[in-house]
Order: sequence, then structure tokens, then C-alpha cells
Amino acid sequence: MVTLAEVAKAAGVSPSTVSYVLSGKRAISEPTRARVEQAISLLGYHPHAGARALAGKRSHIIALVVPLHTDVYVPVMMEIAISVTMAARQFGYDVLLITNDEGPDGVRRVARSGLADGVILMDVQMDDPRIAVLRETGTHSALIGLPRDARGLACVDHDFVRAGRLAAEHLAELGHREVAFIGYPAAVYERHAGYAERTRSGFEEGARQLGLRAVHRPCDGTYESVAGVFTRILADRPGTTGFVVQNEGAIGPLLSLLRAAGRVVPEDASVVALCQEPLAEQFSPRLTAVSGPTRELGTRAVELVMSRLNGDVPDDVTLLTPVLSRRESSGRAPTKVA
Amino acid sequence: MVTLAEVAKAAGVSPSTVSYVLSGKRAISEPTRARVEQAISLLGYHPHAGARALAGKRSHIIALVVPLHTDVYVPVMMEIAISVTMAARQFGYDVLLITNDEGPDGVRRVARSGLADGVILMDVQMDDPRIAVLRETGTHSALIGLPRDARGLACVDHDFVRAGRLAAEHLAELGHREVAFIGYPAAVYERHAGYAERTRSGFEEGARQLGLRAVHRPCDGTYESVAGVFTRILADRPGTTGFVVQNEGAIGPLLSLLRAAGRVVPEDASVVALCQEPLAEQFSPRLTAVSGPTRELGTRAVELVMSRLNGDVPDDVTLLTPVLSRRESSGRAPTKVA
DNA sequence: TTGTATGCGTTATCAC
DNA sequence: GTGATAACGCATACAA
Repeated sequence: MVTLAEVAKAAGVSPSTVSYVLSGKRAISEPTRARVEQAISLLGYHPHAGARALAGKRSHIIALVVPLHTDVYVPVMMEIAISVTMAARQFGYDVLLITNDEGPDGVRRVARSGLADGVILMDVQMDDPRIAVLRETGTHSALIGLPRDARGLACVDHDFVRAGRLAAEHLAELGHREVAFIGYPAAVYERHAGYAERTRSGFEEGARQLGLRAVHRPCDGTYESVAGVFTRILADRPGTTGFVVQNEGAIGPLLSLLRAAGRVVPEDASVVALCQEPLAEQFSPRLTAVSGPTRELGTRAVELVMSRLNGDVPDDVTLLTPVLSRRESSGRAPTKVA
Repeated sequence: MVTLAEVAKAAGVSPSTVSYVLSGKRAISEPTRARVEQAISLLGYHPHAGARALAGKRSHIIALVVPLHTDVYVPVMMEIAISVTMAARQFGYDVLLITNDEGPDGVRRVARSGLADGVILMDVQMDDPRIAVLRETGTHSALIGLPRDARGLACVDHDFVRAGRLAAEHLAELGHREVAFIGYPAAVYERHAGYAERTRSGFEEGARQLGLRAVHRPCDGTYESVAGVFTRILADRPGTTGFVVQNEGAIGPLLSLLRAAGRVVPEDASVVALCQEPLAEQFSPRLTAVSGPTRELGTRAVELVMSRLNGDVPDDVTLLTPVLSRRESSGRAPTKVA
């Protein structure tokens, strides 16, 4: 292991000088800085993380708590994790991955041990038990998601209410009168996942105001589940011409089922997906979709934690605005239904 | 911050005793152990990670290097990351997430700074530049994947050659004579991703030995791409009755295209997917699939790193055996093709 | 079975 | 603009 002391000796300066060259916390003459930097790269010196954490009272690590369950769309989680990691590096921080199987204790452990300077929580529930730990330990944090009580917390999330409303508005503008929402598995609503409930309420509220008849149906990702839901919707509301899908796994099956039912998209039925653009592009026809800036969720969360580490502690709830991209799967409502 | 010294005072013992109670590295009488443990939980003590790393020469952290590109099936990556994290916790280790945008330097930084005691590399290329860094720094590591030169390295991966062969064998047994392999995007083969090349060679070799006529086609995940590949296959080899798909995004489109072409699965054409069981279950018909134990990839990698941290340094290449689960998408080859 | 003392590699305070 | 030096909190060799 190359130490700071060795660098100092090689450069012919004191250890403190090397430290200050690295931290930039005091003025260094150009010649000495050059000598020190040369010695550093010559010896391949990297400061010892543990020593730095001990002396500097900062580990330069933030913890990212990821959910275990797989009923959220996994690629989105991964994209967030990666954007968090890359954003953190911009601040000289690394990211520690914590799985939620440790529960709130994981947060406590990481905070109390000084392993992490801050914590980012993903998949935040309306009443999330981890939040109590954040408050109790006074841990700097940012939440990706929106809990019921966000006082004193920094949160960032998609504006799911808006997303749901956008989908309803789009269908209404196209003249659809009866619309159906195919949602996440029932379990997701049962554990009160905010994103699911908020999308639903935005959609239903929007539909109501626009005079649409709307139904909402939870749905697993399997073909059978979608088939069951689809059949039931058409039985209950044969006049349904607009479909909104939030469960990514249900998109493919829904398109197949519409085709099998002889309903051509978008002539006979319109489909609006609530999903990422790349996914929407993969289907045929390409899907009109409502989506938000996923990576920004991660970068914003990191920025929030960083500003809190620097002493700023404003309440902060940021909702990122989703946009609707119109593609081939939505069109004017048919004048007459089969 | 609660320190070990405070715990010692509270329990009426010396600091070293507290330390030894925690590490279990020397015998402690039952009464004092009890007093110490009580003090620990009373004060909510957690050892300071940095101090521990500094004094103990071990950070109790392993780094996991994840790929950036999204052309590998992301849920599998996530599952590995989670299984690595959970397995590491069993050994008292945490996991640091490193994205590959730092390249080999990320590995160097983490190893040289003592931030991590070991490294797990995901998505290992045939000639992976990160491996040189592992060798140069003498870092304890495990690779998920199989590089060209694995000397001195611990590797674990699916036996993709076997997986490809299994798919070919299954189709051969069912009487298919002309088969097509729909693979990953061309870019994946161009960067010589081992899993892609090995699956392909296992499939082609197996097909050859079994007297099958086989074609292999790279394919993007988009509907258009699959349609193009599918059309070309049928044009070149109208007698093709067996399809093997490795690109998860291509599965849905392929099934749609077969249906549109009037080919009923499995009566007119058989489909074998190389994917995880849950995904295979989602389609209709449920897919016959070849899959390997994904989570075990993570746990094995962790075990390999841990044993190396303890001084064992055997060359070790473990290939996990995939299995074929027969479902509804494969059946006897049609006696006559339309 | 327990206590004492030293050192790990930084940061930051004080002095020059 | 630079150099000593005292923490930081823990692990462990050495003593008892």
C-alpha cells in the first residue's frame, strides 16, 4: 500500500502538504504542487478510504436501498441505480448497495457505523418504516418516491398523478368515451405503493372530469392474467375503446388479445402505455406512451443528498413532469363499435 | 457517535474486551460477555467502519462492477446484483456498486484505496481490460463470465455451450430438421461477449452433430428487427420448423409473427427460449426454455471472493448446468410444412 | 480470562 | 506557503 507519507517523502515535502494538495483546502505553490502530483502518479497513490473516513468524518459513500420484489419494472430500478452511481461519482462519492431484506435495520446499521454519509431510498411506501430510522438517526437522505408524510424529507419522484391524467386526457381528446386502466398486480396496491395509487387516482380523477367512463383493473404480468382482465373488461363494458397499461408485462399480451379479438390498433382501439420510451418503441404498432425522465430521478436524488451533506436542509419535494409521446397505437375513437 | 470506548466504560471493562466480544477472537467469560452485549444494544453501538478498516486492514466491502449497456437482459443483472449483496451480508460484507463507465480505472481505484477487499466483475468480455488491473493489483476477485484466459482467476458462469446444445438436442429429438437461432444484437457478438458466442457455438456444434440444418441470426429487440430476421429466415429456409431465441425482447414479436404467418405453435413450429423461467411462463403458449440458476451465480461469486480473502487461491472455473424445461411451445415437427 | 499500549493513514489545528 | 502533530476509533500484540 502506498501511503501519503511515502508520497510526501518522494516529493520532499511534509505529509500535510500532500494532504492539502489533494483536498485543495489551502494554497500551494505551483512548483511543490507539481512535485507532489508527479510523486502521486508515479507511485500510483490512492488515499486509504478508511483512514480518510476516520480522520475526515466522511466516508464519501452513500447507501442506496433497493427493493427486493420484482413486480416493479426492473430495468427502471437498474437505470436509477446506475444513474445514482454515476452522479455520485461526480461528487467523489461511491454507492453502497443495500437490499431491503435487512429492512429498516439496514439503514440504521449503515448510518450508525459511519459507513455511509447519506442514504437514498428507492421504492418508498406511503408509510415507510425506514423513514422513522432516518429521522431517529438524523441521517442525510433523499427518497425516490413520495411518502404520506414528507415533512423534513427530500423527495423526488415522477408526477404519477399527472401521468395518469395525461393518459386520460389523450384518450378523451381522441373522442374515446369508455376507457380501461390495466394496472399493476393487486399486491402492489395492497402495500400502498405510492406510484401505483397516484397514477390510478390521476387517471380516475382526470377521466371523471372529462366525462369518461373508466374502470381500473389490477393485473399480473402473465398472459392468462391479462386475458382474464381483458375478457372481463369487454364483458362488462363492450364499448371500451381506450386502454391504458401501466404493467409493462401486460403490454405484449394486451396487443395480442386485441388482435385476436379482431380489434385493430389504433382504428378500433387505442392503447396508451405508461412506460419508458425504448420499451414503447419495441412494440408493433409503436406505442403512444407517457414517461418521465428516469435517470434524472437518480441524479436529483444524489444532488439532494449532497446539498444536505453541505448543510442545506430544506424540505424538498420534486415531482418530475411526465410527457406523452404520441405514436401509432392511439387514434380517434371509432364512430361505431363492433 | 457511540464508540467502543464508551461501550467499554458502560460495561465496566476495557476497550479490548469489547473488541474481542465483537470479533470472537478470544474467549470471554459468560458474565462479561453478557454485560458487554447489553451495553452495546443499550447504547446502540455500531463499530465505525472506517476505523475498523484502518485498524483491521479489511474494509468488509466488496465491489461489484456492473455493465452499462442495456442489451443484456437487465432483470438478470439486477437479480445477480441482489443475490451478491445478500450473500455478501452473510459474510458480514457490504457491496459497493461500480459502473463500468470508469473502466479499468474504477477497479484500480477501489482496490488501491482499500475501499474494497475484493471485486466481482459482471459481464466479463473474452479479453477484458479489467482483468489486467486485477492481476496488476493482486486484487482478490471473482468473475461472473468466462474470459479467454482464466489462469489464476476464479470464474463462475452458466454453461452456455451446454445451453445451446440442449436447445438443439431438444428440437432434434422432436424431429425438427431445419432450425434457426435468433440471437442478441450484432453489437453483442462484435464485442465478443462470451455468453453470446458460447451459446451460439454450443447450438451450432450440437446441430451439426445431430444432422440439423441450422442458421444463426443476430437480432435487436425491436419488432421490426425480429420481423426482418424472421422474414429472411423463412425466405432462405422455408422448411424451418424450430426456433431458438436468446434475445428476450425478440420472444414476443416472434410469437406474434408466427401467428400472423399462420404457423401455430407448437403444431407447425416449435420455439425454445433461452431465458429465465418466470419469463417463459408469461407467454402464451408457455415457452419451453433453457435456463440456469441465476441467483447461484451471485452467491458462488461471493463465496469465491471470500475464500480468496481467506488465503485459498485455487484456479476455479465453475460452469453451472442449465436445464431445459419443456412447456407448451415445443412439439413434434410437422410431417409436412405448408 | 482480562487489561494496556501501539499503530493503522488520514485530516486539521497550530505554529512558523 | 509549509511543517509538526494531535486526534479519529478500532484491532491486536504484548502483559498480567
